[in-house]
Amino acid sequence: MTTPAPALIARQLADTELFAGLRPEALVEVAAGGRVQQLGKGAVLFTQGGPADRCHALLEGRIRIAQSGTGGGQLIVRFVGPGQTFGTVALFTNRRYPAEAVVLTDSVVISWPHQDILELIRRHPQIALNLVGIVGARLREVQERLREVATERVDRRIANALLRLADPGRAGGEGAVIEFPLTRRDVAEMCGATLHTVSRVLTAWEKAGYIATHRRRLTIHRPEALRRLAGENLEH
Amino acid sequence: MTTPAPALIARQLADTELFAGLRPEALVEVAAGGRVQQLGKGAVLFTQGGPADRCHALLEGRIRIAQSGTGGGQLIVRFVGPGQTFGTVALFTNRRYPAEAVVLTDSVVISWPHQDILELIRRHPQIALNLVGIVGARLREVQERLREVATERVDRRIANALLRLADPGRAGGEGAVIEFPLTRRDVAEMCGATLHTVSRVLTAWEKAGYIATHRRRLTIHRPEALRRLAGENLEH
DNA sequence: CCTGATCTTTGCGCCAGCGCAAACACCGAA
DNA sequence: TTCGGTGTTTGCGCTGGCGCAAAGATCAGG
Repeated sequence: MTTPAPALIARQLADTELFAGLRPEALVEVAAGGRVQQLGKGAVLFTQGGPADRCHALLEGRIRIAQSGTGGGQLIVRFVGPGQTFGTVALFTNRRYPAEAVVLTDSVVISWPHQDILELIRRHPQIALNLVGIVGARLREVQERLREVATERVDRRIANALLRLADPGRAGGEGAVIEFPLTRRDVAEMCGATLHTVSRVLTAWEKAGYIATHRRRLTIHRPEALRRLAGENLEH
Repeated sequence: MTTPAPALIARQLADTELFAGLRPEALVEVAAGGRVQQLGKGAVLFTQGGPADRCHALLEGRIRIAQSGTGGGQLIVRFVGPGQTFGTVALFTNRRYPAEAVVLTDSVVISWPHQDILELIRRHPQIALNLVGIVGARLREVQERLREVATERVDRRIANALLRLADPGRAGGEGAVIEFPLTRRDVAEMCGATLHTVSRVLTAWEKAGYIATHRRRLTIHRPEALRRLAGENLEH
């Protein structure tokens, strides 16, 4: 694997959530310290419980972050897309990854050692502010999901899961495509259901014309129908 | 209400998670900008969906943070104890509180306006690092709870909820007391169950001698029994 | 000490969603 | 194209935990 030109990497880093707002020369400095890896489908970046020694950002591809419990039950924490940071919170808590990261579609990952990222933060405090925003937004979303799983019915949870996947930035236009492979099991593990129940619900929605699946890609044709099913919150 | 001496406040702030590690003169500066409030039981500090304009820290007392959904279902996000920060993440995301804060036992709260806290962070970057650690730890815990609610049985969830309440710092000694009033409904809303189910389970545990309740205070007599029921994870 | 309000316990019926199982569809590799 | 593996659908029975209801216990306030 040839190492790409730092200048090119720096330009990509400008679009990452973690390094947004940094000046170009700072980005070059950040890029210089990063290790770029190309990873094929199925590759494991880190495992649950393993020592957290690096901070990662995804340049291309898609990665699944999942946590498994004692009973074998799995929960998909989130899907990481290009520009997003992952495996970083662990560096600031107990230095152990609380979940595993598996490559879903061929990916390009850049990462920095723990010490380097601390040094970068010291030199560019904006990174720490970005990090607070990133982690804060994630905390907010996970709390919302927790409330849902604790208080709402399965179909609502599934509807919300699909809406979140299709619309990470709360855009909400007409019909959206989830542009990466997604199994029924995946959806089930996102919202605390069995793949059987998910299958039944999705089949019903497919018959109703709300959604469609083709080659493992899911398209939402009637987002407003899903939002209604999800009990769309008016207050925002 | 007489405003307490800044020096006294500064000393208390040294023990808060948000300002840990700051030098004494920085603490005095922080204390000077803070507004101290004494609040009685039942007082509402902020409501869900309201504009987030201040960052709060609890000096004394206990506060309940709860989120309610469209269907009326409530989820207790956490109980805030002395030294803890709350209502802060909202300042770094969409400036709206995602949950409400209600005083459980008479409390003393100190808070700063949004602009001031940003300025304090700029002058003392350590605060941002503390914040990343705080929010990171919370994210980790909420993710763990989400997995539990999604994959584990009720009794396990209840056991885990009690263990977390008794042992915020993962101490794990012999028998612990949860030193603030806690209703069955509270426990239910912490782990996605009904108060009926919680009552049944807790009564059974009380008969088995694992726990005891007296005047709304709960004592854990056999933490190891609860840990066994919770399916205690060996890997740490 | 009394009173109303809140919290708790317990019984009983029910149902949303799970668990198992079997048939089928689809996909990638050779 | 065939073949094996993985994902999907669907039926059927069951049960964990909810929902309702009613009685009892406990608490705060006067």
